[in-house]
Amino acid sequence: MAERLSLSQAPCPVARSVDLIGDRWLLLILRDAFDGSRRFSEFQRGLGMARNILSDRLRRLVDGGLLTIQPASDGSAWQEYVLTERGYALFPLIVALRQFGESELFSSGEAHSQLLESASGQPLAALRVLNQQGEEISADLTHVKKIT
Amino acid sequence: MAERLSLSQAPCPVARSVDLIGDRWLLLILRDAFDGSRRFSEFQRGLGMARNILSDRLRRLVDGGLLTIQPASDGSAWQEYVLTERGYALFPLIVALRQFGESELFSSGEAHSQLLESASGQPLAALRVLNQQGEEISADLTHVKKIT
DNA sequence: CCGTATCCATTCCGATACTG
DNA sequence: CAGTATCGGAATGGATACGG
Repeated sequence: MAERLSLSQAPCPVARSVDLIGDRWLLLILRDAFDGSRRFSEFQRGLGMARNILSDRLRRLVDGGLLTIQPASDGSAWQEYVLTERGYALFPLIVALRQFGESELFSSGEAHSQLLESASGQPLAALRVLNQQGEEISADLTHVKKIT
Repeated sequence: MAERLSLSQAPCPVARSVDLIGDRWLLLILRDAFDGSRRFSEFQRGLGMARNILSDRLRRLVDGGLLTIQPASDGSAWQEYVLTERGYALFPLIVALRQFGESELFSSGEAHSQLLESASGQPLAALRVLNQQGEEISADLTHVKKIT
């Protein structure tokens, strides 16, 4: 699979991001990490996934610099997986996934979990794509300038 | 694979989004769709992927309501795959992938393709997660309220 | 409790050949 | 050009057994 290497070296930032996190388990693990999960079994139970797969995905995330391993906060001899600064940089992406799901994949009135600002208890504002002047920009007002 | 069904019915919007687009090829196809690709071979050449896989992924995107099939704009008897309104709702997500890649996955000075506002030729503003008052919110000031 | 190792079934992927 | 059909190899996923 020459694929793996070529994507991670691609001149397109989307391709590199997809190479790093474009996998269903990785995205769900990251969601849980943002939601406060830190322990192996916490991820495992929350996601209901096989432990060998979880082990593999956690390693990928650590290797990719999105999670780091820390000694457990309780007395136990084990470790915890916590988001790095690079990991936190994925927050807008997770929010985008969440808001897309909320607005497009639930029928009206259907209940779903919600991301709230802790201080106010209110949901966040919808993400908006803005230009440098702070004006909202739709996709058709943009274009990709390829690297030559 | 009970997985497929359970995720698409999950009470978490992130899970449903991941179920729909949490795949490397799907995300890259969508990137190219936002970049103007419409024809089968356009996607195929741009991505260098096997045609049977592309066929499968395009079908998934059409079934998921993200793309729709239209008669070709030139005289040919073929069809084009264009983003639906639901597909356009993924714009912030694609932008998030791009900006994460730009800021985290390129060394400084390394060249990469860029998404520009067509009118001004300038890059877009960085996505920000805001509360209802328009104040920027970091991940640790939020929490997920689970559905009961 | 925290993982790793192994086994087996399923899926995915790329290459190729084929049809309209 | 725009796909579909098939085939073999690789990767993935779940279950389980095992060791720290």
